[in-house]
Amino acid sequence: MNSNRYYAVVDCDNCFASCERVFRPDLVGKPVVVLSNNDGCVVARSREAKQMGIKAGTPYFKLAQEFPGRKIAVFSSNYELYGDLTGRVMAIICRESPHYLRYSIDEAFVFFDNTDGIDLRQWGLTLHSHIKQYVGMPVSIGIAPNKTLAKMASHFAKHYAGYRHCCLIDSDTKRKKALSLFPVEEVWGIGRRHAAKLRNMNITNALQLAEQPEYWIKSHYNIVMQRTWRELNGEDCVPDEVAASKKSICVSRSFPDMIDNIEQLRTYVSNYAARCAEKLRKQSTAASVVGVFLSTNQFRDDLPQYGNFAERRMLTPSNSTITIVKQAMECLNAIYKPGYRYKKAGVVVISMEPGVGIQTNLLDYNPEHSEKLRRLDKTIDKINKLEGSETVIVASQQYQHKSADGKAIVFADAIRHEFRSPHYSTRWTDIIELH
DNA sequence: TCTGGGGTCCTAGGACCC
DNA sequence: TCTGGGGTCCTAGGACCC
Repeated sequence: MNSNRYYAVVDCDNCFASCERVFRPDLVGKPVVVLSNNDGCVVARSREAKQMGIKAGTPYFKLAQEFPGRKIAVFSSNYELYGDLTGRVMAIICRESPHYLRYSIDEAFVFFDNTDGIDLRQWGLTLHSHIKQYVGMPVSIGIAPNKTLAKMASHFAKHYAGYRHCCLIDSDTKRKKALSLFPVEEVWGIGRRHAAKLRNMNITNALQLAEQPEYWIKSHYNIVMQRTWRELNGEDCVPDEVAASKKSICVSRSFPDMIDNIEQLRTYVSNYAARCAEKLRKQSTAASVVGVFLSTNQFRDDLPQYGNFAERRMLTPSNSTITIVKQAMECLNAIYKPGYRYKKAGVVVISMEPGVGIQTNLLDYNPEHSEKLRRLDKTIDKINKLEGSETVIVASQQYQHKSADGKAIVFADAIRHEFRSPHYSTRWTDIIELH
């Protein structure tokens, strides 16, 4: 372990719950949970909520049953807020790091190719205090000669106050000590299945795993596990992820209610397809295959179940909202069966190519039309960015029908979010006023 | 009444080709 | 009685991550 290359993991503590607390300091020290889309189940918990025994994935309706009389602050997800605050965290990391890669919404890797003259622990302590000061987000920082050990170090930074939010593993002694205290299921790259198998063989901490002979790992597991094993032993071998554009994009949601008519399904699926097209344009790619899946409510044993998937291949790859929505509608028509009550649908786009200089097909080539669509999408994106998403949509994204008393009801892509906090930092109307 | 969403990589087996 | 062998591509399923 005398490597000169080091990695730091910077991880927001209980990210979504912490975001909610930034503008609600009265909730510091209290149990806070954040719910998934449609207020379905718990996806994030503050430390206090975890200590109470609230499990990730607990359906919201069970919360009151399982914790009667307990005060729990509940929030619907507010991705606009989380995206903005974590973006600010990333901006500070970027400013104070030689080279970094955002790994997820709440996490980044920092790469040190040469640590000569750098006091790594001091660097981490400073970064932590800056993020706390400028954004109000608590983070944990783990630093080690490879990513697996850095992730482990960040756990220690998070759970032991003595580290003051930054844990550095820079010697074999520290590495082994940490491994021996670290449950095997917490190791990065070891999921539920592998952990259960290891526990059955009486391997319960990371040190026991690291001390198995390599041939044993190879014979019982795969190459991924072998890399993890090597990293636990101090080698640096998990490849750096390149920030490549996505190979597939998927937008899917459960509906707030069950749906039994195709008109309403069209509205939802159009919205998901339009989101896919936007995402494609954002990363400058185009897709040649559009797919749609549809399913009934799998939790309702008492109802007939049905699910299906269909896809369409286009002659020319596209990222135009109109084209993608049109393809998705054809897929939906192909799999929709009347007589079922549907609960979930999704749109996926695959087989992507760079969006500029798209390979056109001789049979499908209509440069004038393509250029029109391209300009249209560009304009729509611009307006929606300025005026708020979904200011301009295609007609099928909205569904109008008459209620019993003859009033017109306009139905768009509804998501339940009963407990959503304001968009404090991204909308003028939601800005906090001080008196 | 109410049960999330979006990705990646690896492997084994089948189809197909020469 | 006795099956060729080697390569590629695609797909489905499993496992993992956040």
